[in-house]
Amino acid sequence: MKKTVLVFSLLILAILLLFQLSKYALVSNNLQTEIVIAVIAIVFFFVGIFIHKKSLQKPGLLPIEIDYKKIESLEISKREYEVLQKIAEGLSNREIADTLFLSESTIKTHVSNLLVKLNAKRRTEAVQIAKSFQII
Amino acid sequence: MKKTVLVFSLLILAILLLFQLSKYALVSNNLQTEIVIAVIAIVFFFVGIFIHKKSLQKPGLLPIEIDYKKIESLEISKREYEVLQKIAEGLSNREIADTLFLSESTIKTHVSNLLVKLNAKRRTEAVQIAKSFQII
DNA sequence: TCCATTTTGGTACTTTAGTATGACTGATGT
DNA sequence: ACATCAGTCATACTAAAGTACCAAAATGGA
Repeated sequence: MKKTVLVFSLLILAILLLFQLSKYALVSNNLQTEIVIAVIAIVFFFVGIFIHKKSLQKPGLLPIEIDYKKIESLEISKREYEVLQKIAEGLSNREIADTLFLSESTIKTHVSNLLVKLNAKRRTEAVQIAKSFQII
Repeated sequence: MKKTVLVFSLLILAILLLFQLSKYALVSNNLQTEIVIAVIAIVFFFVGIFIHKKSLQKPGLLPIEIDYKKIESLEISKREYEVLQKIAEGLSNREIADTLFLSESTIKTHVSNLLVKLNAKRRTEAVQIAKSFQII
Protein backbone atom coordinates (compact mmCIF):
# COMPACT_ATOMS: atom_id res chain seq x y z
CA MET A 1 0.00 0.00 0.00
CA LYS A 2 2.69 2.50 0.99
CA LYS A 3 4.59 1.63 -2.17
CA THR A 4 1.55 2.33 -4.32
CA VAL A 5 1.05 5.78 -2.76
CA LEU A 6 4.72 6.59 -3.31
CA VAL A 7 4.62 5.45 -6.94
CA PHE A 8 1.53 7.51 -7.66
CA SER A 9 2.96 10.59 -5.98
CA LEU A 10 6.11 10.34 -8.05
CA LEU A 11 4.03 9.82 -11.15
CA ILE A 12 1.99 12.98 -10.56
CA LEU A 13 5.16 14.96 -9.84
CA ALA A 14 6.73 13.67 -13.06
CA ILE A 15 3.66 14.67 -15.04
CA LEU A 16 3.62 18.17 -13.58
CA LEU A 17 7.32 18.51 -14.34
CA LEU A 18 6.71 17.35 -17.89
CA PHE A 19 3.99 19.96 -18.25
CA GLN A 20 6.27 22.76 -17.14
CA LEU A 21 9.09 21.55 -19.35
CA SER A 22 6.85 21.36 -22.39
CA LYS A 23 5.61 24.90 -21.82
CA TYR A 24 9.15 26.23 -21.53
CA ALA A 25 10.23 24.28 -24.57
CA LEU A 26 7.41 25.72 -26.63
CA VAL A 27 7.65 29.33 -25.57
CA SER A 28 11.40 29.43 -25.97
CA ASN A 29 11.16 27.58 -29.30
CA ASN A 30 14.09 25.37 -28.43
CA LEU A 31 12.28 22.31 -29.72
CA GLN A 32 10.00 21.51 -32.56
CA THR A 33 6.32 21.51 -31.74
CA GLU A 34 5.81 18.04 -33.16
CA ILE A 35 8.42 16.52 -30.90
CA VAL A 36 7.00 18.11 -27.77
CA ILE A 37 3.50 16.94 -28.60
CA ALA A 38 4.74 13.48 -29.50
CA VAL A 39 6.60 13.18 -26.19
CA ILE A 40 3.55 14.32 -24.25
CA ALA A 41 1.35 11.90 -26.16
CA ILE A 42 3.67 8.94 -25.65
CA VAL A 43 4.18 9.63 -21.97
CA PHE A 44 0.46 9.94 -21.26
CA PHE A 45 -0.25 6.90 -23.37
CA PHE A 46 2.01 4.81 -21.14
CA VAL A 47 0.70 6.50 -18.01
CA GLY A 48 -2.77 5.39 -19.10
CA ILE A 49 -1.56 1.84 -19.57
CA PHE A 50 0.21 1.95 -16.22
CA ILE A 51 -2.80 3.28 -14.34
CA HIS A 52 -5.11 0.75 -15.87
CA LYS A 53 -2.69 -2.06 -15.08
CA LYS A 54 -2.45 -0.88 -11.48
CA SER A 55 -6.20 -0.71 -11.15
CA LEU A 56 -6.44 -4.36 -12.11
CA GLN A 57 -3.83 -5.50 -9.63
CA LYS A 58 -6.34 -7.12 -7.33
CA PRO A 59 -7.89 -10.22 -8.85
CA GLY A 60 -11.25 -9.45 -7.28
CA LEU A 61 -11.46 -6.34 -9.40
CA LEU A 62 -10.83 -8.14 -12.64
CA PRO A 63 -13.62 -7.40 -15.08
CA ILE A 64 -14.78 -10.98 -15.49
CA GLU A 65 -17.88 -10.49 -17.53
CA ILE A 66 -20.28 -13.34 -17.07
CA ASP A 67 -21.73 -14.79 -20.23
CA TYR A 68 -25.37 -15.15 -19.24
CA LYS A 69 -26.33 -16.20 -22.73
CA LYS A 70 -23.98 -19.14 -22.39
CA ILE A 71 -25.65 -20.13 -19.14
CA GLU A 72 -29.00 -20.10 -20.89
CA SER A 73 -27.74 -22.05 -23.87
CA LEU A 74 -26.43 -24.72 -21.50
CA GLU A 75 -29.90 -24.84 -19.91
CA ILE A 76 -28.47 -24.34 -16.44
CA SER A 77 -31.26 -23.36 -14.04
CA LYS A 78 -31.04 -20.75 -11.27
CA ARG A 79 -30.60 -23.30 -8.52
CA GLU A 80 -28.03 -25.23 -10.47
CA TYR A 81 -26.11 -22.03 -11.08
CA GLU A 82 -26.13 -21.23 -7.38
CA VAL A 83 -24.74 -24.68 -6.67
CA LEU A 84 -22.12 -24.20 -9.37
CA GLN A 85 -20.95 -21.01 -7.67
CA LYS A 86 -20.67 -22.78 -4.35
CA ILE A 87 -18.71 -25.60 -5.93
CA ALA A 88 -16.32 -23.03 -7.36
CA GLU A 89 -15.87 -21.63 -3.86
CA GLY A 90 -14.61 -25.03 -2.83
CA LEU A 91 -17.52 -26.10 -0.68
CA SER A 92 -18.53 -29.73 -0.12
CA ASN A 93 -22.02 -30.99 -0.92
CA ARG A 94 -22.80 -30.98 2.80
CA GLU A 95 -21.69 -27.33 3.15
CA ILE A 96 -23.62 -26.25 0.07
CA ALA A 97 -26.70 -27.97 1.45
CA ASP A 98 -26.34 -26.08 4.73
CA THR A 99 -25.80 -22.66 3.18
CA LEU A 100 -28.76 -23.08 0.82
CA PHE A 101 -30.95 -24.80 3.44
CA LEU A 102 -31.37 -27.90 1.32
CA SER A 103 -30.68 -31.59 1.80
CA GLU A 104 -27.47 -33.14 0.58
CA SER A 105 -29.52 -35.30 -1.78
CA THR A 106 -30.80 -32.24 -3.57
CA ILE A 107 -27.30 -30.88 -3.97
CA LYS A 108 -26.15 -34.21 -5.38
CA THR A 109 -28.95 -34.08 -7.91
CA HIS A 110 -28.01 -30.55 -8.93
CA VAL A 111 -24.34 -31.44 -9.15
CA SER A 112 -25.06 -34.48 -11.28
CA ASN A 113 -27.18 -32.42 -13.64
CA LEU A 114 -24.47 -29.76 -13.80
CA LEU A 115 -21.83 -32.32 -14.72
CA VAL A 116 -23.98 -33.55 -17.60
CA LYS A 117 -24.74 -30.02 -18.82
CA LEU A 118 -21.13 -28.91 -18.57
CA ASN A 119 -19.89 -32.21 -19.98
CA ALA A 120 -17.60 -32.71 -16.99
CA LYS A 121 -16.59 -35.87 -15.16
CA ARG A 122 -15.88 -34.23 -11.82
CA ARG A 123 -16.79 -31.05 -9.95
CA THR A 124 -13.25 -29.74 -10.31
CA GLU A 125 -13.47 -30.17 -14.06
CA ALA A 126 -16.88 -28.50 -14.02
CA VAL A 127 -15.35 -25.43 -12.38
CA GLN A 128 -12.58 -25.37 -14.97
CA ILE A 129 -15.04 -25.65 -17.86
CA ALA A 130 -17.38 -23.06 -16.33
CA LYS A 131 -14.48 -20.61 -16.08
CA SER A 132 -13.45 -21.23 -19.66
CA PHE A 133 -17.06 -20.47 -20.64
CA GLN A 134 -16.90 -17.25 -18.59
CA ILE A 135 -20.01 -18.19 -16.69
CA ILE A 136 -18.46 -17.93 -13.21
CA MET B 1 -12.16 -9.75 -34.78
CA LYS B 2 -13.35 -7.54 -37.62
CA LYS B 3 -14.79 -5.16 -35.07
CA THR B 4 -11.46 -4.89 -33.27
CA VAL B 5 -9.62 -4.02 -36.48
CA LEU B 6 -12.23 -1.38 -37.30
CA VAL B 7 -12.05 0.18 -33.85
CA PHE B 8 -8.26 0.35 -33.92
CA SER B 9 -8.26 1.85 -37.40
CA LEU B 10 -10.67 4.55 -36.31
CA LEU B 11 -8.58 5.15 -33.21
CA ILE B 12 -5.40 5.67 -35.21
CA LEU B 13 -7.22 7.99 -37.61
CA ALA B 14 -8.58 10.01 -34.70
CA ILE B 15 -5.12 10.32 -33.18
CA LEU B 16 -3.59 11.51 -36.45
CA LEU B 17 -6.39 14.02 -36.82
CA LEU B 18 -5.79 15.26 -33.30
CA PHE B 19 -2.13 15.71 -34.11
CA GLN B 20 -2.84 17.84 -37.13
CA LEU B 21 -5.42 19.87 -35.27
CA SER B 22 -3.05 20.55 -32.40
CA LYS B 23 -0.32 21.70 -34.76
CA TYR B 24 -2.69 24.09 -36.49
CA ALA B 25 -4.00 25.37 -33.22
CA LEU B 26 -0.51 26.09 -31.96
CA VAL B 27 0.92 27.72 -35.05
CA SER B 28 -2.11 29.92 -35.54
CA ASN B 29 -2.19 30.75 -31.83
CA ASN B 30 -5.93 30.36 -31.67
CA LEU B 31 -5.73 28.45 -28.45
CA GLN B 32 -3.66 28.56 -25.34
CA THR B 33 -0.69 26.21 -25.26
CA GLU B 34 -1.72 24.74 -21.93
CA ILE B 35 -5.12 23.73 -23.19
CA VAL B 36 -3.77 22.03 -26.29
CA ILE B 37 -1.23 20.11 -24.26
CA ALA B 38 -3.81 19.18 -21.68
CA VAL B 39 -6.19 17.88 -24.35
CA ILE B 40 -3.42 15.84 -25.94
CA ALA B 41 -2.42 14.47 -22.56
CA ILE B 42 -5.95 13.51 -21.56
CA VAL B 43 -6.75 11.91 -24.90
CA PHE B 44 -3.61 9.81 -24.90
CA PHE B 45 -4.12 8.92 -21.27
CA PHE B 46 -7.49 7.39 -22.11
CA VAL B 47 -6.13 5.83 -25.28
CA GLY B 48 -3.55 4.09 -23.12
CA ILE B 49 -6.25 2.84 -20.79
CA PHE B 50 -8.34 1.71 -23.74
CA ILE B 51 -5.49 -0.13 -25.43
CA HIS B 52 -4.50 -1.89 -22.25
CA LYS B 53 -8.09 -2.89 -21.59
CA LYS B 54 -8.40 -4.27 -25.10
CA SER B 55 -5.18 -6.23 -24.76
CA LEU B 56 -6.63 -7.97 -21.72
CA GLN B 57 -9.85 -8.97 -23.43
CA LYS B 58 -8.83 -12.60 -23.75
CA PRO B 59 -8.87 -14.34 -20.38
CA GLY B 60 -5.85 -16.44 -21.32
CA LEU B 61 -3.78 -13.28 -21.58
CA LEU B 62 -4.63 -12.02 -18.13
CA PRO B 63 -1.44 -11.07 -16.33
CA ILE B 64 -1.88 -13.35 -13.36
CA GLU B 65 1.45 -12.83 -11.72
CA ILE B 66 2.39 -15.86 -9.69
CA ASP B 67 3.63 -15.19 -6.19
CA TYR B 68 6.60 -17.54 -6.06
CA LYS B 69 7.62 -16.21 -2.68
CA LYS B 70 4.26 -17.31 -1.33
CA ILE B 71 4.83 -20.80 -2.72
CA GLU B 72 8.15 -20.92 -0.93
CA SER B 73 6.73 -19.60 2.32
CA LEU B 74 4.09 -22.33 2.21
CA GLU B 75 6.91 -24.87 1.71
CA ILE B 76 5.25 -26.32 -1.36
CA SER B 77 7.76 -28.45 -3.29
CA LYS B 78 8.13 -28.62 -7.07
CA ARG B 79 6.25 -31.88 -7.39
CA GLU B 80 3.50 -30.75 -5.09
CA TYR B 81 3.14 -27.58 -7.14
CA GLU B 82 2.86 -29.59 -10.34
CA VAL B 83 0.13 -31.66 -8.75
CA LEU B 84 -1.62 -28.49 -7.58
CA GLN B 85 -1.67 -27.19 -11.15
CA LYS B 86 -3.17 -30.45 -12.39
CA ILE B 87 -5.81 -30.32 -9.67
CA ALA B 88 -6.70 -26.82 -10.79
CA GLU B 89 -7.12 -28.14 -14.32
CA GLY B 90 -9.79 -30.44 -12.98
CA LEU B 91 -7.94 -33.73 -13.33
CA SER B 92 -8.58 -36.74 -11.11
CA ASN B 93 -5.83 -38.39 -9.09
CA ARG B 94 -5.72 -41.21 -11.63
CA GLU B 95 -5.31 -38.75 -14.52
CA ILE B 96 -2.64 -36.76 -12.71
CA ALA B 97 -0.79 -40.01 -12.01
CA ASP B 98 -0.90 -40.92 -15.70
CA THR B 99 0.25 -37.55 -17.00
CA LEU B 100 3.13 -37.38 -14.53
CA PHE B 101 3.96 -41.10 -14.86
CA LEU B 102 3.46 -41.75 -11.17
CA SER B 103 1.29 -44.07 -9.13
CA GLU B 104 -2.03 -42.91 -7.74
CA SER B 105 -0.66 -43.48 -4.24
CA THR B 106 2.02 -40.89 -4.83
CA ILE B 107 -0.51 -38.37 -6.06
CA LYS B 108 -2.66 -39.00 -2.99
CA THR B 109 0.34 -38.33 -0.78
CA HIS B 110 1.09 -35.08 -2.60
CA VAL B 111 -2.54 -34.00 -2.46
CA SER B 112 -2.78 -34.73 1.25
CA ASN B 113 0.38 -32.71 1.88
CA LEU B 114 -0.97 -29.86 -0.25
CA LEU B 115 -4.23 -29.79 1.69
CA VAL B 116 -2.31 -29.44 4.95
CA LYS B 117 0.00 -26.74 3.57
CA LEU B 118 -2.87 -24.77 2.05
CA ASN B 119 -5.07 -25.37 5.06
CA ALA B 120 -7.83 -26.79 2.88
CA LYS B 121 -10.29 -29.58 3.52
CA ARG B 122 -10.85 -30.53 -0.12
CA ARG B 123 -9.04 -30.22 -3.44
CA THR B 124 -11.65 -27.74 -4.67
CA GLU B 125 -11.01 -25.56 -1.65
CA ALA B 126 -7.29 -25.91 -2.22
CA VAL B 127 -7.70 -24.52 -5.73
CA GLN B 128 -9.74 -21.62 -4.38
CA ILE B 129 -7.14 -20.82 -1.71
CA ALA B 130 -4.25 -21.18 -4.14
CA LYS B 131 -5.94 -18.69 -6.48
CA SER B 132 -6.50 -16.24 -3.66
CA PHE B 133 -2.79 -16.53 -2.87
CA GLN B 134 -1.98 -15.88 -6.54
CA ILE B 135 0.13 -19.00 -6.75
CA ILE B 136 -1.75 -20.57 -9.68
C1' DT C 1 30.50 -39.57 2.38
C1' DC C 2 26.75 -38.57 5.18
C1' DC C 3 22.64 -36.08 6.28
C1' DA C 4 18.26 -34.04 5.36
C1' DT C 5 14.72 -33.58 2.32
C1' DT C 6 12.06 -34.84 -1.53
C1' DT C 7 9.92 -38.10 -4.04
C1' DT C 8 8.09 -42.21 -4.52
C1' DG C 9 4.95 -46.05 -3.33
C1' DG C 10 2.23 -49.28 -0.52
C1' DT C 11 -1.79 -50.97 2.66
C1' DA C 12 -5.86 -50.29 5.06
C1' DC C 13 -9.26 -47.46 6.21
C1' DT C 14 -13.02 -43.54 6.34
C1' DT C 15 -15.27 -40.01 4.02
C1' DT C 16 -17.05 -37.63 0.20
C1' DA C 17 -18.58 -37.57 -4.53
C1' DG C 18 -21.28 -39.16 -8.05
C1' DT C 19 -24.99 -42.39 -10.49
C1' DA C 20 -29.44 -44.35 -11.13
C1' DT C 21 -33.98 -44.32 -10.17
C1' DG C 22 -38.22 -42.99 -8.41
C1' DA C 23 -41.43 -39.90 -6.18
C1' DC C 24 -43.75 -35.66 -4.45
C1' DT C 25 -44.75 -30.59 -4.69
C1' DG C 26 -45.61 -26.05 -6.63
C1' DA C 27 -45.64 -22.89 -10.26
C1' DT C 28 -46.70 -21.94 -15.21
C1' DG C 29 -48.86 -21.99 -19.35
C1' DT C 30 -52.52 -23.90 -22.52
C1' DA D 1 -58.26 -28.87 -15.47
C1' DC D 2 -54.14 -30.85 -16.98
C1' DA D 3 -49.52 -31.46 -18.70
C1' DT D 4 -44.92 -29.75 -18.00
C1' DC D 5 -40.95 -28.66 -15.61
C1' DA D 6 -37.97 -27.00 -11.86
C1' DG D 7 -37.07 -28.11 -7.49
C1' DT D 8 -37.08 -31.03 -3.74
C1' DC D 9 -35.71 -35.42 -1.36
C1' DA D 10 -34.85 -40.43 -0.64
C1' DT D 11 -32.54 -45.04 -1.14
C1' DA D 12 -28.96 -47.89 -2.68
C1' DC D 13 -25.19 -48.32 -4.96
C1' DT D 14 -20.20 -47.54 -7.12
C1' DA D 15 -16.27 -44.63 -7.61
C1' DA D 16 -13.19 -41.36 -6.16
C1' DA D 17 -10.97 -38.70 -2.67
C1' DG D 18 -8.66 -38.31 1.43
C1' DT D 19 -6.20 -40.02 6.01
C1' DA D 20 -2.80 -42.46 8.65
C1' DC D 21 1.19 -44.73 8.82
C1' DC D 22 5.04 -46.71 7.03
C1' DA D 23 9.20 -47.29 4.21
C1' DA D 24 12.55 -47.25 0.45
C1' DA D 25 14.98 -44.76 -3.32
C1' DA D 26 16.74 -40.22 -5.18
C1' DT D 27 18.48 -35.94 -4.77
C1' DG D 28 21.31 -32.23 -3.36
C1' DG D 29 24.29 -30.04 -0.31
C1' DA D 30 27.81 -29.52 3.71
